[in-house]
Amino acid sequence: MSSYDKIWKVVSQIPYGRVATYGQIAKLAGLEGQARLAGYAMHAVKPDKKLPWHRVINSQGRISLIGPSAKRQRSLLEKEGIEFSPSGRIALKKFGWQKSTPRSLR
DNA sequence: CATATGACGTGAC
DNA sequence: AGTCACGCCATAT
Repeated sequence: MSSYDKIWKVVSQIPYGRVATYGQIAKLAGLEGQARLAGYAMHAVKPDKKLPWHRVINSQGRISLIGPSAKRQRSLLEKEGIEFSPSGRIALKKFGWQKSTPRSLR
């Protein structure tokens, strides 16, 4: 099992309407401190894999892609009810994936 | 086997 | 808020 598999496994667990950061993914996959790998793994995702790759963003609450792909990801997220600030950022406090369900959202 | 690369994170300035 | 440097290391070539 490659590191990518571990990462993908975690990504597949991100619930609808929530987002997770690369660092968070890496940590949950047992690869703490290797956020880059999480990102690289996303880049290597096969289109036919059923994976919510769009729910993974960087620690600043922004999409790490640029160009048309970024637009695609953004629309996918908005379709799930995730909001973007005028500066194109997502409020992780609100939409971040927390294992311990935050009372404020529940 | 040696290097380069990268959908990142964090801290310093 | 933006830039720079550095750490991290599995894959790719």
